[in-house]
Amino acid sequence: MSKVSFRDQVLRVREDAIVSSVNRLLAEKGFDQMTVDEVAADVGIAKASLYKHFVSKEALAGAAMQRVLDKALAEVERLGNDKAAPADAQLKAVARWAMHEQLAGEMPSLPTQNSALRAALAASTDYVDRLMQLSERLGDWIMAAQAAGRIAADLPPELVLYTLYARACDPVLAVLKSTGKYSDEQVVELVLRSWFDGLAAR
Amino acid sequence: MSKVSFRDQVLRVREDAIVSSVNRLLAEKGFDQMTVDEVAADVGIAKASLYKHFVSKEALAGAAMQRVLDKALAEVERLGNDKAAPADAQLKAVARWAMHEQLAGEMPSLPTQNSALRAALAASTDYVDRLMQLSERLGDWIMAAQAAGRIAADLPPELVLYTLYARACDPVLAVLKSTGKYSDEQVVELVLRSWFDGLAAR
DNA sequence: GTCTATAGCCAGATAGAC
DNA sequence: GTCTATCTGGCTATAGAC
Repeated sequence: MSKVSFRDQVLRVREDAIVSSVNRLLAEKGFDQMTVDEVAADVGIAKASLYKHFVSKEALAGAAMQRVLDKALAEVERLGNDKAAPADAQLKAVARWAMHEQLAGEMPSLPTQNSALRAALAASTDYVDRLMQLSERLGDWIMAAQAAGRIAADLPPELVLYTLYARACDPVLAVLKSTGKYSDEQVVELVLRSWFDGLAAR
Repeated sequence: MSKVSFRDQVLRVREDAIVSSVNRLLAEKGFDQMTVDEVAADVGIAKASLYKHFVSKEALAGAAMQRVLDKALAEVERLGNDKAAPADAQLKAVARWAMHEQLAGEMPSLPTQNSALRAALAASTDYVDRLMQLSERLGDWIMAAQAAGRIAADLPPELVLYTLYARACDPVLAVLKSTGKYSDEQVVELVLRSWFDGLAAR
């Protein structure tokens, strides 16, 4: 009994290492440019062994995307514990977290137009469930912020939600950082401010 | 003499048709998912014939990207003729134009992380020159809008420029449109407003 | 479950006739 | 310059020994 459990744990640790590699490579090069050979080399095992854990390249990416959503849900949960914080502060906080994840090379870009990966993700109930759960939690905050007069009430909540997701993968972060003029914190705060307050002078 | 000129013109028309196909396919599927076979089939010529006009897939994409910049420069030129318009209105107008181009399937997404294409583009002086020229024109408008108190003066002009480029390829447009709740005009105006005025209630 | 070796496929690019 | 046919390399996925 304990032997089996131990083996399972070893297995889980290995699969976690695989997913971490996939996550980083996905963030760095995207799904198409990432090769399974690279993943295997990065993890330090043979390619055939990878296919014992995940049935396809899409499944590899799917596991990584799923873990990203888990992390996001955990972060939302953590932030939600502060009942006193206003909803718009919560939204800013989660956006800040996501942007720092991206700058740290931990945020795979959205599979906006890849058919194979999109289809695989849409077919994964685990993935879709998590995405819906996250969207619901964020949607609650958005509507609360509108009710409190902190976000313009005539903006569709979905617009706010989609722009939040988009900020998590915003290429502007990397471009701004590549100028070398700003620290990671400054980059995040600049984009966060332009997202929330806009460009117009107040 | 006139014969040669006529032949040149036929050649130009054909190459223009090729670039149009590439542009649309690039917007639809992105560089990696687009295949040269598809382009050939779409244009209606053999693949080998394509390679008589363009030396590589990267060159194909480069020609399309270059034409996009030419169109943008023409649009900026056109808008610039209205000397009376305030600079922030010009910026909104060019953003509006770019977003409509995207919704019409005419705007290839930026090669954010593709190495082969990025390298080819960076090596093309024609492309880089156009991009710099466009950025200069837009940069002038941005600084003018800041001087006029229409854009927050403490935002780095480069941030405004990069977010403008990012809006031209913003995936939020397609997602909002896919809900079926908004017309193209409404989608554009919503994103434009959130870009310029932000989410926060005023 | 891990490995080496390889099958099978697909896409970019080219050869060579016309 | 256009075509058909082909080469070439790289990638996903698997076979089969241990």
